[in-house]
Amino acid sequence: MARMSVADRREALVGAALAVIERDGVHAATTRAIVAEAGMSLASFHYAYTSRDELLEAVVRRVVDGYAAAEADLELDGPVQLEALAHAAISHYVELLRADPAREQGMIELSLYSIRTPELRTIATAQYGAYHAFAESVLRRIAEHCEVTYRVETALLARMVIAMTDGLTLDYLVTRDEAALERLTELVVASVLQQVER
Amino acid sequence: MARMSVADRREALVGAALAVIERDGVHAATTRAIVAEAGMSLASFHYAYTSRDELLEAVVRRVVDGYAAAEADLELDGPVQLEALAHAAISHYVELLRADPAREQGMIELSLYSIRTPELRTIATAQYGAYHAFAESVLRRIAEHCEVTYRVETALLARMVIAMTDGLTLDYLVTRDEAALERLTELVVASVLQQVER
DNA sequence: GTCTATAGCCGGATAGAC
DNA sequence: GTCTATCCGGCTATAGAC
Repeated sequence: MARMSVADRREALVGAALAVIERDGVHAATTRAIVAEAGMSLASFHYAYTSRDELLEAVVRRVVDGYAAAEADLELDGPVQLEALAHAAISHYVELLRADPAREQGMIELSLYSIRTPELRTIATAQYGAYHAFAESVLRRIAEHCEVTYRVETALLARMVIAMTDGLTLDYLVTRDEAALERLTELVVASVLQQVER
Repeated sequence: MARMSVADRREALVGAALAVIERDGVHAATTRAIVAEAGMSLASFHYAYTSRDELLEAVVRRVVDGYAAAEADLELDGPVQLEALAHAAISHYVELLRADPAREQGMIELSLYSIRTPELRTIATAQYGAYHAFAESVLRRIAEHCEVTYRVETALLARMVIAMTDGLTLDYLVTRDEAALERLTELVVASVLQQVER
C-alpha cells in the first residue's frame, strides 16, 4: 500500500467504519472488517488509531458533523404553506429511512453502543445534541418563513420531533410496514402542527 | 448441581439471560455470563438449549408474554377524567423507564439484535405486535371508560403511542435529562389527546 | 511506514469422565 | 445428567521483518 499521511488514513478508516456499520451493524464493525473495507492491513489501523473505540469516537464525530452540514444545505424557499413545509421536512427524513433502513439502524446501534461505553458517553450526548440542534434550526426557519410561533419552546418541540422520528424508525425497522409508516408520519406531522400558534 | 428437569433449567436460563441483558446489555449476554448468573455449568446450558440464539428466542417470548400479563393486570377503575387517565397510563411507563433505564435499553437492544438475525426476525415482529396489542387494549379500555372515540383507528393510535414512548426512551437513555423527560411526556399525552373525539 | 505473523484472550460449542 | 477440560474460531492489539 502506498504511503498515506496519518490524517488521510484516519479519514479512510472513518469512512470504511461508517460503511460497515451502515451495511452490517455496529456488532459487525470489527477492526478486521473495517480494514478490509478500507483495503489496508490490520497493522495500519493501529498506526492511525490506538484502539477500536478511538475510531468509533471519530465515527460519531463525523456523523455529528454530517448533520450540521445537512442543516446548512437545507432549502426552505418559495411561498409554501406551513402544513406542506412541516410535511416535507418530516417526509424528507422518512424517505431517507425507506431508502436505507440499515443505515438508520446502524446510527441507533451506534448511540446505544456509545452510552454503554463510559469513554463514549459524552460523544453520544453530543450526537443527540446535534440532532436536536438540527431539528430546532429547521423548526425556527419554518416559523420565521411562515410567520408563526410555537406553543412550547422551540428546543422542546425539536426534541419531540427527534423522539418521534426515532420511534418511527424503530417501528419501521421491526415491522417494515410501509402503510403504517405513511400513516404514522401523518400523525407525527399533526402532532407538530398542533403546537403551532398562528 | 442437583438434578433439574429440562423445563426448569430452561426457565432458569431465560431468567438469568434476562437479568444479564437488563443489567449489562445484549452484547454482554454471553453463554458464559448467563450460566454464571444462573449458577450452572456451561455444559448444562447446551443440555437445555442447542444454541445461544435459541435461548434468546425464548427470552423474547418471555418478554412478550410479560406484556400480555401486564395488560391483564392493568386497572382503570374509578370515575377518572380522560386526561388524567391518559396521563397516568403514559406516566406509568415513564416511571418504569426512570426506575430502570438499563432494562429498557436492553429491550431495545434485544429488538435490534433480533432483526439483524434472520432466524429471530419473526420473533422481533411478534415482540412489537405484543407492544401494539398492549397499547391498543389500554386505549380501547380508556375510550370505553370515558365514552369517547378516536379520530383514527385505535390500532394506528396504539402504534403511535409505542413509537413515541420508544423515542422518549432513546432520548432519556442518551441525555438522562429528567426535566426534558417530564416535558416530553406532556407533549406525548397532548398528542394522544389530540386524537380523541369527544 | 507498511507489512506478515503471532500473542493472548474470549466467544460458542463439544468430548468424555464420572 | 452433570461436570471439567478442551477444541476451534474470531477478536484486539503488538512484535518484528523489510
